[in-house]
Amino acid sequence: MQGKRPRISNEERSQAMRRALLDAGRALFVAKPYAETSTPDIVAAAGVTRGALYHHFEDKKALFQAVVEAEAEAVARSIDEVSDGELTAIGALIKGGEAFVTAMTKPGRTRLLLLDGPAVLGPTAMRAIDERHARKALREGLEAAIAAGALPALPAGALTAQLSAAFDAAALGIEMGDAIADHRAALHGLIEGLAASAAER
Amino acid sequence: MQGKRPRISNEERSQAMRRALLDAGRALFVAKPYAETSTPDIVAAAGVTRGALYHHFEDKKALFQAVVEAEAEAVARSIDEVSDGELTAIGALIKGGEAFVTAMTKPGRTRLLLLDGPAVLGPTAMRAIDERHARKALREGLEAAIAAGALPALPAGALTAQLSAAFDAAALGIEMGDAIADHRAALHGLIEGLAASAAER
DNA sequence: CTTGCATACATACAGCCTGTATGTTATTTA
DNA sequence: TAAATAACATACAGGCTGTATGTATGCAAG
Repeated sequence: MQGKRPRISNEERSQAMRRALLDAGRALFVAKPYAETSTPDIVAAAGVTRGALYHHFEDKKALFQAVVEAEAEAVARSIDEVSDGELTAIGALIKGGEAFVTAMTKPGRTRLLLLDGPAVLGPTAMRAIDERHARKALREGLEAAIAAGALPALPAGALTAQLSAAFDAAALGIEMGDAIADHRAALHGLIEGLAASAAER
Repeated sequence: MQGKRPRISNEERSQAMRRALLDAGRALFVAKPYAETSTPDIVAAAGVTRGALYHHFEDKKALFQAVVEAEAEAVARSIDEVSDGELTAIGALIKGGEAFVTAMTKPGRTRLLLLDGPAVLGPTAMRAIDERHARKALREGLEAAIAAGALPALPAGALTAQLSAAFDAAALGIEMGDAIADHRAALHGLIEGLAASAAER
């Protein structure tokens, strides 16, 4: 009956702790707004003390940022999974957009990525995170479509920002109870409208 | 040398105090994120004590909401000023959109209406506020354009949400240093694309 | 006009939360 | 195996929010 600890390496221990904190953090950050989520609650959920948290992260915001970054990466992965093997540039955009909206239906993602993320981390930091993930996919899709002549030659950066925001709004609206079909139709309308503009010549 | 107070009515006193709190609140909520703005600082800026604040507002969030509501109303007024006397439905949309983006360049508006507002008040409350102001103008413009056949018959609610978000993204991007011309071009592209879709028949 | 009440605010207090400083135990390194 | 360091726990200081209580001024009735 002696309590033998398994003699684990520091590296493993740290990684496990970090993971536990990230998991607990995500669970609580999606359940309540950032401001109402306390570090005592987070570490209690992880079964440790605040000492562990402040050992692994500079402050509460740094933990939150790590959670957000992981979530953004997961969303981007969902998009990449469907993006390959699409015939037309426009088709790829539509398909990717729908994958994004679907991925955002996972509980908590709108709060993390669209509400608390921008407010807590700031728009610049949040854009930088997004630029490494979902937004990057959108930008590349738009640039490819423009290069192929399927979309008009609009400034890619601004168009990415605006269309990305439109996708975000669709995801948020759906979570708020809007009809999915309506948002899908509106997104199609926006993209096909651009395509029609390009076709007009 | 007697300190004669001017014997002011309660009604006037209250209104003046409320205004002072709103002004001080706006000044500080704009300078720093909501969470970093303390009620002691706000009342100090107004030259009063926290007792006055909690007499006029249920809590810090209620003061913030009042500030946000006033700001949203001011933005909507800027749009309405230019909206009348426009020839085509599409022209009115473009004109209104540009008025919105211009109005949003007033310092602090993006933080109040696009960052802290949604996070602090929640997306539902924020949409309700917006629906009474700028978003209402956009929705009416879209519905008019659809009715006139200038835009395709897409679901107006979803399209309003998405285009509204695109306008927001333009305003935010410009504040972050994006080229104004790029965002204007992209907005034009989106709206004219829809128009081209409708014209296609 | 004055007496009593309600309104408008100020002051005081309790509880919580964040970040840091310090202490302890386990692991790595020499 | 002894010293050094990493990983975490405990303890503390300061600040902030919301409430409870206190005070003075406007107001309405008699």
